[in-house]
Amino acid sequence: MNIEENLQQVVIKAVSELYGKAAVDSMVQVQKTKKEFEGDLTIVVFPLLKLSAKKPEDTASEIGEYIIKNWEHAKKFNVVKGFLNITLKSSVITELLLKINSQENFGITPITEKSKKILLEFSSPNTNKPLHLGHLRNNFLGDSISRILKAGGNNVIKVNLVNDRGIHICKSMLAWQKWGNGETPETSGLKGDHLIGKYYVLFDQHYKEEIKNLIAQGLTEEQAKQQAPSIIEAHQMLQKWESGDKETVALWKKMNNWVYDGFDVTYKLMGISFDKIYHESETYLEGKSYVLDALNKGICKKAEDGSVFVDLTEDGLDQKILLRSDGTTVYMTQDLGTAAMRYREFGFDQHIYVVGNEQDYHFKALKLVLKKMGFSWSDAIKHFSYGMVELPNGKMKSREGTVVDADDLIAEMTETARKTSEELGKLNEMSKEQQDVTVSTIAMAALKYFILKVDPRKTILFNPAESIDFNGNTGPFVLYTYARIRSIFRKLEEKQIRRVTLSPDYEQFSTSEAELVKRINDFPGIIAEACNLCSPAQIANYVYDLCKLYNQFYHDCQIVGEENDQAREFRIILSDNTSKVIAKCLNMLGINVLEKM
RNA sequence: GGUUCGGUAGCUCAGCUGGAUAGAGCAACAGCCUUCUAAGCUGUGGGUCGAGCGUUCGAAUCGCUCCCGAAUCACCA
Repeated sequence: MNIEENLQQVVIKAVSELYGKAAVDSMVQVQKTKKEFEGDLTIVVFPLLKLSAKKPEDTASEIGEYIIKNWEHAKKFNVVKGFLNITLKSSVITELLLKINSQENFGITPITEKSKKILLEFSSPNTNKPLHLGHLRNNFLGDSISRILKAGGNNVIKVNLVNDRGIHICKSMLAWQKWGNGETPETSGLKGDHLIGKYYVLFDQHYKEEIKNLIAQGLTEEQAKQQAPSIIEAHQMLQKWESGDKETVALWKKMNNWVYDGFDVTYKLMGISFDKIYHESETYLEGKSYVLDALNKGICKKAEDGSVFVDLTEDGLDQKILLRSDGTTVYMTQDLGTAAMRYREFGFDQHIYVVGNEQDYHFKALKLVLKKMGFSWSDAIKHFSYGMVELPNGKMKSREGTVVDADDLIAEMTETARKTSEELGKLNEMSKEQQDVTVSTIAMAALKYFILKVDPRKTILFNPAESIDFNGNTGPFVLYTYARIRSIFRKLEEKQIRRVTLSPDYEQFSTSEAELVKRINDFPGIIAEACNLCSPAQIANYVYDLCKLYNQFYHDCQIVGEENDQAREFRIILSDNTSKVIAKCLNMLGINVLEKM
């Protein structure tokens, strides 16, 4: 039982003894005392007034008296209106500090037999274009969630489903065949994914031109889109690919490999890896058998034109096509098959998809269809839906080249980090290698934090004209705070201060100092709390609060180095806890820590 | 039109299982580098929490109705 619950029971007992009435758990709210008031824990007495039949102040005072007499952890209390503020004995905090210091992984739940097995799908890129800012959000969220779930004691399996087939990749292939002159990543000096992306854009330009010409010749836009020579060729190529044409498949393989090489570089920069990578080309046929089976059972129906659909109208959705009239599979069919395949393989307790909110409908339908088909694990399907990243002039479109490219952005951030670091003289006395690591860590921290700190559900508006900040509520600020804390410990060693006092004694400090100390002590529970959160944004904002607090605190704090100067030593101990918490939280977010900055 | 999700300071965002005076950063202004690191700290100004009604001792938070924005309702993925 934690201390809050413990206090709650004491209050219930107090009400029963003082007023002879039984209070319910929900009537006794114990919360952390707001920082502008004295105390550690606060009880809101308003709900208890009905039982006491007295004024709020009187009720609070009486309960306060009772707590001091009957609860070992309470030191004193004060009453502000209907709020009863309890100050804890310092020994309680000492115990907590000792516990944190003695446990290497305080707050982190280890993986055991009972751990939930969670399959987490994220990233899932297409192979016809390089990654852009929208993909970064997906990757950062996915990676961060995997770490948070792991910290919560779950057995997490990270998977990536690469969309490596379809008309889009044929477009790039076709454009490359026509206008590429055998260009390769080596000859062009371009990263593989960027090279392919270039031809994807090129295809679209020609295609658009053809449509324009056809419309000028009197066709409707609809007709023009279907009859343009480029698109007809692309469809022919897709059919060739599906029938296993050797040349086409060889070209497809070659070009996809270029893309994978390019992606690998970007994943490495981001510090992201997967336990298993699926390719749609290997999974897309799997779902078809389930659909046909369901058709036999009458769960699915066949339309007049031969297409197969499932009726979801009674669940508030529409009729959903599962097989085209020509018998080929659609997105939903593939996802059905992939999910079933994964369940066979892993037997997950939960399957989370990190996918944009534009697919909310799809996942709602996926879950329903699985249920209708009788899969017992359909409830294990969860869609972690996040908002889009938009530019001032609207959505990003790869085809039209209106994207913020992931590699470019990372390079830009790294350049800014280097310039700023040099100006501040932070890179002096560092080897070239150290400099590179430092600069790239700071750049990625800025980028990751920038994305992760906002509520995943919200649309992010990114203005490329305004560069991502390195000051204020940012990744570099958090890193900076952590590095400073570590630096204090280095200094401690230098000055050979060994004896340290674990117990904070509030009496030693002026009120404002004691307040700061108390605030900082509130935070070690953050890790335990963080593990139960599934939103990196909440952790990011938590950890920012902590760092802010620390920085305020540190400005009054000095290392003097006198052996018997207990007050200063005490402050230093707080810092160590702070640094542990920050490091763990940063790790959950997927941000590397720096000892020096 | 149906469904889902958003609307909090000039800008970017926290806060939302109901609690005390709604908080940060950026931008503006005024201070602070002899201590461990100024990517920092302190202070000032800045708000009808989209609007209204309701529930409650108490509403940014819960409910209903409107207004605005986004996504989706494909034989695309």
